[in-house]
Amino acid sequence: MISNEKKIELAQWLIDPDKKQTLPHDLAALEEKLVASGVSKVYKDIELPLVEILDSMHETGIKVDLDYLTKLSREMEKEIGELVKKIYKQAGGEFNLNSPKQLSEVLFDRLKISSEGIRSTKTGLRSTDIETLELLKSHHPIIEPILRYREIFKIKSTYIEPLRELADKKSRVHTSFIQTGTATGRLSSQNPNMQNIPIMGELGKKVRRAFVADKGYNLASFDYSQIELRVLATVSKDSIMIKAFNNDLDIHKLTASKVYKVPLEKVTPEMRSAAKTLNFGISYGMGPQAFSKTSGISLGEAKKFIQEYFADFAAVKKWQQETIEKARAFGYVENLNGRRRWLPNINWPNRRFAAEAERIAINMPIQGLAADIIKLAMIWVADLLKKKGWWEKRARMLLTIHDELLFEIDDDILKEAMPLIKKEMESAYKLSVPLKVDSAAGKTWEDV
DNA sequence: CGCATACGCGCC
DNA sequence: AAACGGCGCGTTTGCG
Repeated sequence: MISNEKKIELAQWLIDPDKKQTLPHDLAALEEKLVASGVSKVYKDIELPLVEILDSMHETGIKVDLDYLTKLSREMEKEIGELVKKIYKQAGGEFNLNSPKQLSEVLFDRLKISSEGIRSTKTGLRSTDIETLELLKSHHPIIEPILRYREIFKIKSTYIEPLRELADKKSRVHTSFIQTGTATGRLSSQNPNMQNIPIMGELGKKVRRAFVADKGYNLASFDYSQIELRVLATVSKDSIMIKAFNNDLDIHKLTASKVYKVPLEKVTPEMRSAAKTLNFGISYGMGPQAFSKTSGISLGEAKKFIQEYFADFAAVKKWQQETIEKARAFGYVENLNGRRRWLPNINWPNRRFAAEAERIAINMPIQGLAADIIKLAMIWVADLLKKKGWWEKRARMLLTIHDELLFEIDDDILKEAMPLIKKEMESAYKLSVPLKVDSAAGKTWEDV
């Protein structure tokens, strides 16, 4: 059963996912508006069926190893103490390390580290973010322990401690997936946010090791390979990109070969890495400035590569232009399923705001369709598991992380369940290119 | 004192 | 910090 309140919330959100409009608090009136907005299919076929699935996932939760988290917490506490001592000594006194204001005063005033070329924040503080501190590493030995302190404190305060507090008597944490929390159609997650659990680096691994399967169970993860690029290939109808996915080519390598104008065999890891940044950035409307910053290549090269990219994938450029034009004409964009997002700023004379709306316009149909696909996959997989009699028992759906689903599966059915779930996800939606799902199972999230 | 904002940072 | 889209959250700081 879905409450009227819930239905109203969903309907209002589908009609205006940015939640800027004042809409009727009346289901009958809203249902008319759903039809008029072209989102009743999304409402009935995706969002409503998803409600009980998300409820079940919330109820189930994911198990954490509390003894291990306590051990981690102590280890980190100890290293934080040592770092703080070292930092205070070098600074010649105590201060609040968590205060960017105080830290900037210590670095640039007391220790007289040159602030030449250092960015200012919105309120005029000299920035102390990672990127800035990295630049200062060679100027003073205090920087390195500060960077390490930041890293550990972040992990401990944002993940380790909240997880320990949020775990129930069975050591399980129950995130809430918010169905109306984003403007693109994605889900969000809170208390705790399970969609930003660290994965990179030594500490990321340590955190993931804290998420474990019940005794006799396994954690099993299934993630869509390059789902947003496959969606882009489909909506843009770009023949090169479609061919690449149909032949299961390495898309980043192919892009590198194109923009660097070298044969596939001559693509270096660095070239592939820059091309990967470009492939992702294109869907966000990334410009030369951001591309050169994030990939480490010069501004001139960045400009050249973006130009070259759009010359090679001409249909992508064309689709982006057409999408922006439609957005200007209608005041909204929509994805292939009719999911809609209003863009009141798209025709503003202020270029800064109009350009921001343009980037949203070209991103939402991509991100929003990828979101629909994984939601449909959740619905189909839930059906499959129910038919098998496994739902909430021998195969439990735990998490959704944008392009990934995480399950907890009984040892006895693991071998049978893995390919079934994978198949179900790969057939969740018909694109112009195959959907590809990578899967893995293990006893902790790190193993997966 | 609670609340909003700034800053910084984790993920897809 | 953002001419790179989408989130949530811990800590500090300023305001009422």
